[in-house]
Amino acid sequence: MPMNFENLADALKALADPTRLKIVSLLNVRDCCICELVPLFGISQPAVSKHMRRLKTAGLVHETRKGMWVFYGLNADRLAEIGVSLSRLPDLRADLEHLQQQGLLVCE
Amino acid sequence: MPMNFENLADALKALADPTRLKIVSLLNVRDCCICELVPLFGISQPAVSKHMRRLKTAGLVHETRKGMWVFYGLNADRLAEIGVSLSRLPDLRADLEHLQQQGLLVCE
DNA sequence: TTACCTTATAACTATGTAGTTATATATTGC
DNA sequence: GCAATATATAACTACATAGTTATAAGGTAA
Repeated sequence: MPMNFENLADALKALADPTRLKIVSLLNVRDCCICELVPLFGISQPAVSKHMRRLKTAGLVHETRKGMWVFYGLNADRLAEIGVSLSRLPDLRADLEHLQQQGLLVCE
Repeated sequence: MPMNFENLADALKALADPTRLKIVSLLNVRDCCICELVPLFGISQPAVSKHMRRLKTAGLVHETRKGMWVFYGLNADRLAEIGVSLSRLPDLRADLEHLQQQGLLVCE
């Protein structure tokens, strides 16, 4: 899946929140359900549930129901993919050369 | 500078926008000034200026005035640092063990 | 069925953000 | 000083988001 700027920005937005970063770090240890996570944060159960949904939409976690509980697990490869995308940003040389041909660059 | 969740979230927020990701990619080719970048985006000069300010606050770019122009350059090490932080999230095993001692974990 | 626990959703509030236009500031060169 | 260009800031609008409380829905077990 090619990560264009829109996709990458959406993925980064999903990570760009201290609560979700901590959730991801916790799931990196082991799968957890909502009711285990709630006491680790000063926020309500629905708030944690909504963070989870955000992470799931971004492909960062997957869920498995076990009886009453829904266990969430980290998609570590997806997280890694996002980090790698940051270090492999596209080469936009062509865009600048095009500007140059139009005389829109300041100094030669 | 230790990257706690707040710091990292702030840095990721600065990157979590398609326009800023493209700006960063362009500055990765070479330093640019605002008036060069504006024609590459469908937005106004003040909008580009504000994106730049956001990136500067996050430590991702630095500026150098040359005559009328202000040239912005990418702080590549800062960008790399953010990517690495994503792949080196803190180990929160202790938090989960603490929960376990309190009997707040569902299974086991 | 009923009671109970867990999770998700709805409706709302407060705040942040990305854009706009208008204007101020900085710099160059006449 | 004055005109022209580049950049930054101010004031505003529209929309996204992170939280809340209340409630619905899913699942277990008496």
